[in-house]
Amino acid sequence: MSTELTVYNSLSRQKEVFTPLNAGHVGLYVCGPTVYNPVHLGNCRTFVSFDIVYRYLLAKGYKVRYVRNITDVGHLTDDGEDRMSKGARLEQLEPMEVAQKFANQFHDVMRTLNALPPSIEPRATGHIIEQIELVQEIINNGYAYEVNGSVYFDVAAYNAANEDRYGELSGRRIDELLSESRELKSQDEKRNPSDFAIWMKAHEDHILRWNSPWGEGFPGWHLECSAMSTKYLGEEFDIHGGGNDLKFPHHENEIAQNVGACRHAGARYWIHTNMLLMNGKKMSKSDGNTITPEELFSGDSPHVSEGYSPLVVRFFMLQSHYRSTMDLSDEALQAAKKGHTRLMEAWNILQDLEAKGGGQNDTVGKELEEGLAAAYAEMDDDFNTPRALARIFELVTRINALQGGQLSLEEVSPDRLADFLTRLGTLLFDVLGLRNEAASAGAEQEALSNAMQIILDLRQQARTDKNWALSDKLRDALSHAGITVKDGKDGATWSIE
RNA sequence: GGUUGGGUGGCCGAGUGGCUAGGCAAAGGUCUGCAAAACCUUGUACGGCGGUUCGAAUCCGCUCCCAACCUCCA
Repeated sequence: MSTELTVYNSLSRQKEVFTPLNAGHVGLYVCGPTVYNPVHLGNCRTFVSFDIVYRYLLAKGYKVRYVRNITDVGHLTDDGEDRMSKGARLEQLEPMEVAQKFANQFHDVMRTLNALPPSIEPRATGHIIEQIELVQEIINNGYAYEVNGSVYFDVAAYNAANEDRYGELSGRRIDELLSESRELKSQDEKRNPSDFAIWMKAHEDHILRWNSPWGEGFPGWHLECSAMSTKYLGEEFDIHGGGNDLKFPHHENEIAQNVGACRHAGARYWIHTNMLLMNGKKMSKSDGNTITPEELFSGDSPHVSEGYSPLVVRFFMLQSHYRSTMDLSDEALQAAKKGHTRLMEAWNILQDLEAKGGGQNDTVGKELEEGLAAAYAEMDDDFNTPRALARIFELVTRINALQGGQLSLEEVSPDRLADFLTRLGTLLFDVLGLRNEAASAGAEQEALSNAMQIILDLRQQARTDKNWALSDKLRDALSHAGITVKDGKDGATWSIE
């Protein structure tokens, strides 16, 4: 059983059946971070969301080219300072050192969260020539003008020639934007307030600068994504993603640049992720309502009672839909941690189940198969990970019941169970990107496992002798050592807290 | 002020015009030497006010609140 993948397209504001431009292939572009400071946890959520998109498309059998850029020039602060230069000034480093440092840190965090690396990770500074060429094309087409060494995109001219399409993504109306004719600093060169710089003249103290037909300068913030998506995915491609906060002006301007340069809007499907909140409010450094990924993992923060495994954090993120805001709190993380443990333990239990059914005796096996198909169907519905997890937890209950004897293994055929095991594993680990941490065995793990078996055998002997004092002592001591013993029908099992 | 998206049970979080989301927590039961785990059962929910409808938490209007972005003010 297979359903069609539907995707919520920000452009149309509704779910659409996903049909790639070239059958079997998907071009996916995601706006990556501006690497001037440590990666924000909210960014992590966005990139985990797109990791799911990427993984699920792969699981559907598509050949995916996943491009996620690194912005290392042109993104200015409110004061007009380049974010990279600001980072360099604060850290007393060369701007490219800053970019490298925080790109490395970003990669470390994403790897820890078990996110797959993109196929191509281009940098804005590595594509200055492409960006200059793009500016030139836009000028040639009459949608940009040069003033004193800077080049501005002419939104009014663009709109006049393109049926007022500026604002199609964000819902903003150009006349509203135009009427807000308040003059901002260094905007006096613009013909209209809604015009935006695609190339900026570099002043004497500006470090990041390149030669161009318009003098020494640097590319505007939105330009790099237009240039790089076009270069690696073509003038028209399938999916463009990014955080909700980038919808305007960043993505709106990107579309305008693409259309302005080559008449194609770039992406056919736009996917936007929603924001991560903490304790019901936005994360903000100024009022202390913030936590870094590292602090979350280590527990070194007043906002959490303990450190959380990155895989628990990932699981936590998957419990909400990518288009909803998600509220991070210690209580919610505690719940996620327990749910994650329950899920992984069920997976471990499943490995040891022996199906004894066959022929007509396969009712439970059928239920397992149907439940799993339902979970996959939820993924087809706009990558609905929380619903997929809900279906999976219903399967967890069945797996536990099979082990506990409430459901009979006589009602599961071996073939069905083997298939179920494979497909569930694919969903959990390949698609959702979870990882069974306890099972990542090495020689030490092997030795520990053997030693535990010896201890459990001794304890079993004590229990057989009704020596409760000794058996409880062993259990308590192990508990203090971080190992939980659980007595079952077929002997005891153990797990690390 | 504008644009967009939200307000769901103790917490998190799906969803939908009538059919149990799920996780965590809580209560009762089964199992167990005890405990834990597991399994079974259970509960007050859809911000407020109107309207449409046989029926709305789900559609419409108004209002309050939250978030992102833009803008304004400072």
